[in-house]
Amino acid sequence: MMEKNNQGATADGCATPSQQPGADRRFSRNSINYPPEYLGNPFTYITDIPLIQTPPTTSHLFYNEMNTPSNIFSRMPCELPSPPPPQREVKNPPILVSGLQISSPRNTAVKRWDFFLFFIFILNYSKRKTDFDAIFKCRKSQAKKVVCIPAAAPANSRATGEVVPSDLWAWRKYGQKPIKGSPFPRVYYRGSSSKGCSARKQVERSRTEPNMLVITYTSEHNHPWPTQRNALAGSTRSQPPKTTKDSEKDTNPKNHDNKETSLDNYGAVKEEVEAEFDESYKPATASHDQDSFFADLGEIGDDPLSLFGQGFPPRDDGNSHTDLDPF
DNA sequence: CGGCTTTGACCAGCGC
DNA sequence: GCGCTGGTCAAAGCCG
Repeated sequence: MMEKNNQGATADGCATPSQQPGADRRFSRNSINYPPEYLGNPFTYITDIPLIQTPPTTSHLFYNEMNTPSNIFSRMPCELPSPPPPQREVKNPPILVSGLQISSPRNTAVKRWDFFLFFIFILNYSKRKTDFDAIFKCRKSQAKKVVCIPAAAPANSRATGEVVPSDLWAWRKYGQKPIKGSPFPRVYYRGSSSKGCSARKQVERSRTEPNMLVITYTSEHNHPWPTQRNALAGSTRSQPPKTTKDSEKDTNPKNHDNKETSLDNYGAVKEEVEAEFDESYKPATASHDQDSFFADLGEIGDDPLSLFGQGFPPRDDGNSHTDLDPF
């Protein structure tokens, strides 16, 4: 289902980032001055997206009581059963970050995304509930941020179709472990932009929904955003397999990794942030905008997936990049 | 040469 | 205490 959005030109004729010359340069942040509060948090900067700062009128459905911008899941309790209680006491419950954000040149597109993603969430919630269980079983008590994103498989990715939306940090894989009860291994990444960076992330497929990836961020980066990815060597390894040996690996669950480097071809998807899912979780009041919600769904059109590749607007800060810098 | 992936080994937390 | 499991280490090898 999610594969469709990554297969080249979109409904409006825009090319996907992977088709753009120098698309990888969207990671370049040379021209942006980042305030210190952005250090270490791959999500912090997301709120700086102009379209998010000015929410579409009907997208207030997805703003929670804390005015967390564009949090599409923060009001899920309106329509969904209460989350499962932790099976064990969690001293510092993880911060659940879920969903994704697609930058769009138009506010209407943002609205469409909100509604579309909300719709997808409704469809998938029952299965993802089991992932929430897993999240609450965090072994260590340190704060974590958990991101659930679709593992889309663009046509130009490697044969396995393994691809992950990227945050902007450079990561180095340092381990992989098969996880009991899951057919998919968990891959461990460590921040590699700076020596001594304590940032880590774990990437694993949802055991209930193989199309979903669960990314757990631990600790924070202790250095500024990388001016360029120093993961060049790794990024060149996301080429299609050349040998039969490689093709054999496609059937190996172990091969469901190497995502981070292959995602450079996947530009339109970016995680969205910060739905706290702990004891401070409060059932929201009854949804008062369901009518407008479903009315706006009509804007998605017959093929909502066509929205996946609408590209990014030029920056309006005088540092416009034509090569699809989503930020 | 630097940075990456791979992968077996090691270590620590947790349940029984 | 023991075994299981998850997280990390580190050596080897690959790549540009």
